[in-house]
Amino acid sequence: MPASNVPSTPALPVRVAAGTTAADALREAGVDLTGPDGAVVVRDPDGLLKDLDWVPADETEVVAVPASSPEGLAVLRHSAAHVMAQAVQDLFPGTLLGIGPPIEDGFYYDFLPSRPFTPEDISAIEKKMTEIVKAGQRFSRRPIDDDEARAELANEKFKLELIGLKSSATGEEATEVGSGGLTMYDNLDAKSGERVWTDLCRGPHLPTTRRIPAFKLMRSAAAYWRGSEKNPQLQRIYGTAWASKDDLKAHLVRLEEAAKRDHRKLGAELDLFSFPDELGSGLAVFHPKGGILRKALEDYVRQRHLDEGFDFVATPHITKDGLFHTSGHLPYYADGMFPPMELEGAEYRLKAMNCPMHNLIYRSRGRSYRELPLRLFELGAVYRYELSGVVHGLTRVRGLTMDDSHTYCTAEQAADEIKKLLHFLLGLLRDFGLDDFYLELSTRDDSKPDKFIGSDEDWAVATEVLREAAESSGLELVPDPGGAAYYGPKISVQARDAIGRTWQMSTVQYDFNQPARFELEYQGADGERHQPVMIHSAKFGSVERFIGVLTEHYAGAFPAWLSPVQVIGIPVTDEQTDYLQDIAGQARATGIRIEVDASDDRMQKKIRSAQKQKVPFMLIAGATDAEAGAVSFRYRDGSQRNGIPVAQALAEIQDTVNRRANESPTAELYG
RNA sequence: GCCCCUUUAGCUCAGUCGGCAGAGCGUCUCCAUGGUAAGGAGAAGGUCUACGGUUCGAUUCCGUAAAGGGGCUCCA
Repeated sequence: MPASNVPSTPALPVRVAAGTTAADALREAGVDLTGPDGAVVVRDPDGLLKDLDWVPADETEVVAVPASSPEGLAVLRHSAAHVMAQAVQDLFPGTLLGIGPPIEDGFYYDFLPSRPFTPEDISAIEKKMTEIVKAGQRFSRRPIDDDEARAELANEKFKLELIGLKSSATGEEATEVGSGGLTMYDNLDAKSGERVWTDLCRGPHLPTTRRIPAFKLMRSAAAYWRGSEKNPQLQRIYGTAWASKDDLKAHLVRLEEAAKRDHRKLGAELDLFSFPDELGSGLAVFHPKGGILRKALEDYVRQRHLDEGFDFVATPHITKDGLFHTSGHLPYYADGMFPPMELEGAEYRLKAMNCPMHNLIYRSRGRSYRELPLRLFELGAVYRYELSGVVHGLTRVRGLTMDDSHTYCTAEQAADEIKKLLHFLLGLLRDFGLDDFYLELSTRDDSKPDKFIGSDEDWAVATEVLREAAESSGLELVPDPGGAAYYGPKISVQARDAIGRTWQMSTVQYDFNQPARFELEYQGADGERHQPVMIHSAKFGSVERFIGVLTEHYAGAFPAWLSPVQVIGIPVTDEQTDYLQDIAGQARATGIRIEVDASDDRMQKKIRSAQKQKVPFMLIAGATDAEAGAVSFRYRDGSQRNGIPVAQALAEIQDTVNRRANESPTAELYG
């Protein structure tokens, strides 16, 4: 078969004769070994990835892994990490190596340099990497025994530590040191074959550095050695690498697009909210435009909870701290709470969660089984002392409003209640335009019993109830061992936004501990006292965070029902201002949020301004329209319709404004 | 909290090798009345984040703090 007819990287097995390299066999079979889709490694019959210069002991069949495949890219990125490490050690002799794995979209390598890297250093490293790539050094695998490796890496203390870990290597370390024997990867000069650089590594790697067609160093940052803050901090350099220059370019464009959606930027541009220095880190104020958006959102959420059978409660922001001892929060989460205030001999604290107060409402009188399930809901402000380094826009704040509900029910009712809750909150998220979900089931880490309270049996029951409810949703379910709250397991809903990023949204937690600690009871049909279970749930997590996520999801172009300004009237000349004011009055009377731009800008400028503010509807009126009792539409997407009778235009707007995101007939997402 | 970086007009950013600072956008005023993304002219607006130190003199150099950014750790 002529090579030109063979797919560049057939998924077909290729036979490798004993004593010859995989690359030889692929070449003979006509497999591309150079292009962006060309093979970079092979998969052996056991499913393991092998270098192209791998020589099997016996005849075997391998499958080529193209550079553009997920595994191929991981290999490419891992090799890029090696090239970076070589460049760093070349430019900064004495710099020690940490680990350098591939990650999503790229790679990083941790270093212990004599001083932190500057932006100029990063540029210099990038330049050096380009030289190494051009030089076409060969990656060469070399098995080695422990003692030899220790001798060779005598100066690399972190690598020595990895050798000690290899038998129990998991996670990141496993990419560096396999569970089998140790191997070194040598970079050999293309011409002389001389060894120019070496790293302890499991591999596999590209055949040569030339096969890294496109990379870019992104940033440097600090990272603790092996992820523990007790360990020394290393300098990490992040890079991105792709199978072609076009792929790299596309990736950079995606990053730019994501940056344009940044809710912190849009929040200022659209005048939604700000973070005044005077208030302190992580404390937001909502401006009128953000305020009306927030009101629209909250009103809707309240109504939906009402429809779903929730009762509304309200609780204070501050309490004597004994409450959090009763709930069990304090010993576990004191660090996450604002410090206590001394007042009349008692210690008070800002609340960091609403559940203990809801428990007091439950306990305020005797409860009958006939009242259950009792569903309490509150948009409750809570304050959490997030570490200064983690505060981030609206998504990680110190003062937030939880859309918090607590359902008290019998153990028998719990499964049903959780299913209903899941159904309810997924519907709610869909109403806000999020519809790509998966679930995470967070369970107890049995190896850390001190982080969790309650009996093994209760945990097992609770976990099973949640698992069953989650599975019945039909959504993908991802386990999250060890991620549970101290008082019980949880399901969290992860939503993918318009550009594919995932955000943790809702949580549903099953709690048998707090009812016991608060001695919550109900009288059953049997006349006996029983303990209810409680189900914690937040649908958005926090209102602030949800607004941040929605802002990024919609890139600021909110669906009409959430848009701060839904309609803007633009007169072609001043003559039509009164005409539009009159129409605006009619629209306002039906609850439409409409403004008329009466500034002395030209209409083109007004359109541009409205467009930048991402207003869904522009109502434009010139003399022709006014005479005909009509208006002309310009929509956010730039399309237009002229000469629509006023009554019809208002009806159309009204219709769209009343629709939730998932009911919208048109693509409102972008504009 | 830890490491690195940043902080100049409402916003985005120049700039001063230490001698009391500039642009564009926005705002205001005037002119212009223009049919679907920037009409023209003029004006106002800054104790250069704060507090210390060095210096004849600090927005600039040093220190500390605050706020912001990128990560790590954390995330009830």
